[in-house]
Amino acid sequence: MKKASAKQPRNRVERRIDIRTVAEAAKVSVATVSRVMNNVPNVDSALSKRVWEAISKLGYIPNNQARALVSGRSRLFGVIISDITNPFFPELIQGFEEEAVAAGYETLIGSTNYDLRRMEVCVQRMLERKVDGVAVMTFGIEEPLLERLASQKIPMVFIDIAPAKKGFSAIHIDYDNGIYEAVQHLAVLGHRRIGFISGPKGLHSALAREKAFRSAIGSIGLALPDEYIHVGNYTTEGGSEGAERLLLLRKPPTAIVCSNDMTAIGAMHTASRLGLKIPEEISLIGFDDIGIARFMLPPLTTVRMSGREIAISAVRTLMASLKNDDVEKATYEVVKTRLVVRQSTSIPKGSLTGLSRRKTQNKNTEDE
Amino acid sequence: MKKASAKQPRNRVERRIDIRTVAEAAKVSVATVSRVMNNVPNVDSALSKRVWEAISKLGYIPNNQARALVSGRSRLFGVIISDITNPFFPELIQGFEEEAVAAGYETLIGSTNYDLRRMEVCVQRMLERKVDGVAVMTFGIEEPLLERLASQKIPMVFIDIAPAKKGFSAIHIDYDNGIYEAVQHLAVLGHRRIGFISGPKGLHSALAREKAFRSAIGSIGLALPDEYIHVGNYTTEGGSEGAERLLLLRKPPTAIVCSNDMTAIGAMHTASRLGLKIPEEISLIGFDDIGIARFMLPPLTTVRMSGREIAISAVRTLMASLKNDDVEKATYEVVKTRLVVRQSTSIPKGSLTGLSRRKTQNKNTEDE
DNA sequence: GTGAAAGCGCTAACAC
DNA sequence: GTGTTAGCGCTTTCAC
Repeated sequence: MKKASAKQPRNRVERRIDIRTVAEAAKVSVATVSRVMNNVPNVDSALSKRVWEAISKLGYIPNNQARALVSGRSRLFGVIISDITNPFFPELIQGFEEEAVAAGYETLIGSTNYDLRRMEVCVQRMLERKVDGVAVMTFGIEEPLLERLASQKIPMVFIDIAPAKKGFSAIHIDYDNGIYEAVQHLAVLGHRRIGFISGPKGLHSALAREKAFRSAIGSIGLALPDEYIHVGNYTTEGGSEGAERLLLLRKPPTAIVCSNDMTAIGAMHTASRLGLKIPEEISLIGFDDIGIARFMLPPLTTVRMSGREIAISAVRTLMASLKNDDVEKATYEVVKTRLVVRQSTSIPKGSLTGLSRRKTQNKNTEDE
Repeated sequence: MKKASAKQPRNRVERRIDIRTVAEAAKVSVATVSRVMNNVPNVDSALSKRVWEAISKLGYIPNNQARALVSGRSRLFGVIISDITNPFFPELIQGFEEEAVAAGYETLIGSTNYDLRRMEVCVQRMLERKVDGVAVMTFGIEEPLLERLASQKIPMVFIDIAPAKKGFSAIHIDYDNGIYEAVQHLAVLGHRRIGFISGPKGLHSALAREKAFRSAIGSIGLALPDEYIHVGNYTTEGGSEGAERLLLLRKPPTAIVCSNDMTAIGAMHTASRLGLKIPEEISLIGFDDIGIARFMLPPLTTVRMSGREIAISAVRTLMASLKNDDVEKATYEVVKTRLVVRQSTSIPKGSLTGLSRRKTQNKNTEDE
């Protein structure tokens, strides 16, 4: 018992404004409206004008779901990060989003909390949303998941992943340079006992930073007792804990290199709680150079790795692989790191040092 | 020159796996597949099992665009914030996202950089994505935009907006309580000259915090010269600048209340640069209690406003209005603030207690 | 250059 | 209970 032919526009008083409404108002076909909105060339400028007028008069907002459905492109990028609570990532996200929006893309964010298994869920969610590309900025990913991702034919960029992977683009961080500079800086200041607080076990970036540290220590010719390396987790709490361990050693380091700034901030806090003056009694170096690093007291000496630079690189890579028909073609970019010297590092205090408590009275320091 | 009837499934070797593929594999209809996926009751469990098996065997991922298009619900919430670079917001986002994901929703983030005009763009983008609701967490919005939003019939929550708006839900922050506690705390310590660094002019939250400060000062009976109020912008830079202005006054304040923690961190930095000891020579109080506040040196005394609490409240409000048919029914929640005393505040210098060096005056400090 | 019409992948009536 | 089918709002051939 249909009342009107489907062809006949229904005459309801209030109707959702869709592309047809606009077409009617502008007295053109829906195809033309579509063309105008998508800036397809060869549209009569008079029609085009009428269409735009109708659009703004009606306050028409195109339905992206529908556009995406038919065009196959969602104009959505996913970015997966480790921990939105670590200021490094918001800085990265900000850069990513600005770059993405400039290219007409929206950004979907997923956070794994440093739990690689949670990545599975994030990826699934992004795949369901049919993102046009995803940037995995977690500084590590598990092999099986990588395989699964490979089967989806969408562009992806990774940070810190083993290269030579089939068709995945990667952004490689040159940890060595910055970390070498950091260790060298400390060595030049006279430090001989340098500790290290790493990131969470198993995360590629954590391993890579530790390796860079070890090799810097080695090539400078310093000793590195096992006890000078503490496994942290990239958080202030981890840094706090790590510093406590390191500083209460019988023969504590005179300087600590931290895997990231949050760790360093936690370490500063603990050092101070233990009554140690920074940098006079303990030198501290961070990694990342997040915005607040230079506002710490004392301002934090740190290895700079620009989240913004990484982000921009990621978006560009994604955009490029979108344009590129050759799926297998992967790019490989390198982001450098470099030391930024501020005031959390100085020459180590000589043998006259006395820790406020009777923790380490046997502190003969000096070059052995 | 069509080759095959549209009805006939094409026999291509590689075919995108869609709901039909699954249906064929499970030997059921697409409707059944849909029902199974959506947990519609009254589906035969044998069929259901076959369907799930087919889904996982094929690695089928439903297309959310299509689901959204037909169902009218995108399962997407938008959240608009001011500045992702201020740690308060990531904390809020984290809470929001967790709560949203738990309810099966994805989160779209927009950042305005404290520029209310940029909000227009954010809102537009969200509307295009057909979000099911938006949380405007920018602590302020312009009237005309509000009107425009009203015409879209989607649920919205605001922070800090004038209540009594047609059908919009709001989360109200009780600034007064926390800020009064802060000022009182300072007054009890003996401070008589207390300065204030506000947020950006025109932002509701900035005004509200300033008003709360003024009224606290007034009710405690202290004087407040105009020059003791400095207009900041919620950033470390703003705090830095503000502190410089205030501290270089002929008769500088002995304590400064900052509109947020980032401002306080900037102020700490400047105070230290000017050679002032915190808290002995200048007491500083922040607002928000972001994660790193307690890791500052000295740990920052601040007024706590839980981003997570706000976020959860926002998601729940959104979910509620989604369920609720009555569009006009709006909820109104209140989030409290309270002082957290740490070590950036103490008796002003000049009071007789001779604290020669840095010394911890723990009273009700929350140090572990 | 413009319009008509065929779907994109899915859900929700409606029929059985 | 399960299957059939009509669209959701748009883009994109394909005619004209």
